[in-house]
Amino acid sequence: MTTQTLPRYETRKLAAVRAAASVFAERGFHGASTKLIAESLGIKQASLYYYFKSKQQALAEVCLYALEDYVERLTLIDQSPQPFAAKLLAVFNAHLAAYREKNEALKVYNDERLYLPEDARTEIHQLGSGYRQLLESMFERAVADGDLRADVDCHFAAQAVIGIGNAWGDLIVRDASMDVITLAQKCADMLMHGFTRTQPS
Amino acid sequence: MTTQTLPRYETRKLAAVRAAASVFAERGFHGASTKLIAESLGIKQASLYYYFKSKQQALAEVCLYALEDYVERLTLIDQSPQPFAAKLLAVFNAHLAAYREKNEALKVYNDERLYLPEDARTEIHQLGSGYRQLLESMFERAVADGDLRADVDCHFAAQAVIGIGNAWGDLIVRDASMDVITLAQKCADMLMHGFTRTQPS
DNA sequence: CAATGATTCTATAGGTCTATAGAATTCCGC
DNA sequence: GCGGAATTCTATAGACCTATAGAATCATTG
Repeated sequence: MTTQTLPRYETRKLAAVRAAASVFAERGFHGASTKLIAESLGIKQASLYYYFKSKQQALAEVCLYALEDYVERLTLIDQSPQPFAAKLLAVFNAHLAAYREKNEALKVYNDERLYLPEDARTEIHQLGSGYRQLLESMFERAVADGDLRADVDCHFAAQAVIGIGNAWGDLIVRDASMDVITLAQKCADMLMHGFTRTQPS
Repeated sequence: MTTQTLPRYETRKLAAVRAAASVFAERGFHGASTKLIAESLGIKQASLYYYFKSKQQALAEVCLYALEDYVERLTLIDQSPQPFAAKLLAVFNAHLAAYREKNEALKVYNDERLYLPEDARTEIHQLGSGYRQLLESMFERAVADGDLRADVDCHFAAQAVIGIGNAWGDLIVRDASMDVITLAQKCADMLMHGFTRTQPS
């Protein structure tokens, strides 16, 4: 069986991507050195080039790692038969949980993706755009169904969800004590009802 | 009069801070070189050290430049006799307008401040904290006055305002066509009333 | 127009970084 | 334990970067 060699490589490669994510997250793409990434993997600097063709490719792989499953999970939520309010809550839960799980890679995706080489940049940009568009269509359907006010700007709303999710994602990375579940509830509640005293009908 | 020499230096220094902001914003602190900053000023790399003791000090000055007037403007809004809803709108207007005016410096403050040297870091961190606390106290007063629901988490709310403002701030930088005024209205409306169909009483 | 201080210049030390080349080592089925 | 493939190593080229030192230029004032 040749199936022994592949898992070994892939395990190590995944560790390399995670190490790169960690170092990029802490010092930024340009501030990070391949030496540091290699050391955090326990190998020498040049050996890293066995796994990555270049430093920029390492960045691209970190970003892809951050986004994998991301669109899929949103699709699942979108297609589930819950009412909109529950879906929105699930979106925040998924978004914040992802930050808990892959906080370093997501931070890198958010902050460093503009340093990607052109080709990887467009590929990854499309993943991110897909996420936003899916979210936007969720809002549009909710408006059409009468779950939301008719005058809601769905593009604005989708962008706001992402913005709020990212803002809190950044914060919970530094404050491990925050409870993701209640935080997601507050976010969803804020977007649904706002802060005023009005009670939902 | 010796008053001729000072304005000259200060004009040039301000230009240096702006040039640093521009280059830091485009390439990040570590990705930016003093050579590029100097060139965008029209001088040679080493001449930059006439205005900055070090690259890190340049970063600190960019961050301070981004935040100057920031807390003051919020204080003015806070003390004005408007109802809370109008204040919140004014906060978003001020926040987004600041991004239009000093977008590069604010981007640098948001993304690169963690690379500040320790002493500047704490000083600038306090400015930012002051802004959040002032916002938080605005919310607390609104809750006490009955303008907002009693169960609003004011810490959460203040953080959300900043997060939303920054998220949109980043976006309007790349899309010059966005109208800051209507955007601010949408943000304020979202936070006050949410997206559901319920009409305010 | 000479003196003085402000501003910018050239040159460079000293360090770090990415990426390549090829040697050395480790792993694993047989 | 042998042989070939996989993995890691050493060494280094070549580039770039920050910061300092001291010379040169510019502007202003008397």
